[in-house]
Amino acid sequence: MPSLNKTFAALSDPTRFAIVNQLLVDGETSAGSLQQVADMSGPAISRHLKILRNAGVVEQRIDAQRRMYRVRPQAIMAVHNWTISHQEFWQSSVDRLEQVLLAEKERK
Amino acid sequence: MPSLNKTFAALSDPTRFAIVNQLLVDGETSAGSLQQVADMSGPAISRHLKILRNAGVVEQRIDAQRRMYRVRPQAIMAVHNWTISHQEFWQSSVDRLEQVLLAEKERK
DNA sequence: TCATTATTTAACGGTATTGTTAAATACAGT
DNA sequence: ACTGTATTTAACAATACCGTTAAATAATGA
Repeated sequence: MPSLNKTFAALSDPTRFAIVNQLLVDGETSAGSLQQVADMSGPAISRHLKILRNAGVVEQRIDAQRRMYRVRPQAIMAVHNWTISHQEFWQSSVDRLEQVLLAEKERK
Repeated sequence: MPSLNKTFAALSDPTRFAIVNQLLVDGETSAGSLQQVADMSGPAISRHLKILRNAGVVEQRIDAQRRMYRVRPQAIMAVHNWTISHQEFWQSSVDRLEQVLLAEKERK
């Protein structure tokens, strides 16, 4: 079970973030098809996938010659849980901000 | 408004993640006090805080000589919203996994 | 086994990141 | 203005990261 900051590190690169979002939307996708999300060589994508794998963000399944990748739900849930564990902090603040904005809107 | 991968980049470093968690738990804290979360020189902490500031994760308030730091709620909410926007994906999968684990538990 | 397709690993160069110490800046009190 | 406290900026070295091309590995089918 990788630590959260490792997950964040995996998601910090724009290419990897795009790959993960692609996988989240389209579901399981081959390494080759993922090349299309970034204008980048195969080896570059392959190494990004390795980093995502090592961080526990994605997992691999072999289908003939192809490597099929998919997001590990627990990885996203771990991020979610972190935000939830501090929800009281940010929720109340954002609510207050929204009320201020709403009040300003009404004054006009 | 910084992009999400920039926020992830800011949170990817263990020291910065520790700083943010500290701020989330203890609330506003001075730069000096934050030195205690990591065995590291003042300048190192200061630059980490700058990175967090540039990523929009924290903000600064001046109190005499001290710089007081606090987390920007919107930053955490942005992360939260991203997980929510894909909740259908990971929620269902995790639910299924939990059901399997529960079923196995009952079989014993 | 040989050829084909799909992907990964290796080696390399350029750039970015991170920590250190020394110097600079900011502010308060005398 | 001068001193002390708090923090940041500058300069430097070590390491990590990212993309490229070339070579290696994996799996399928003739």
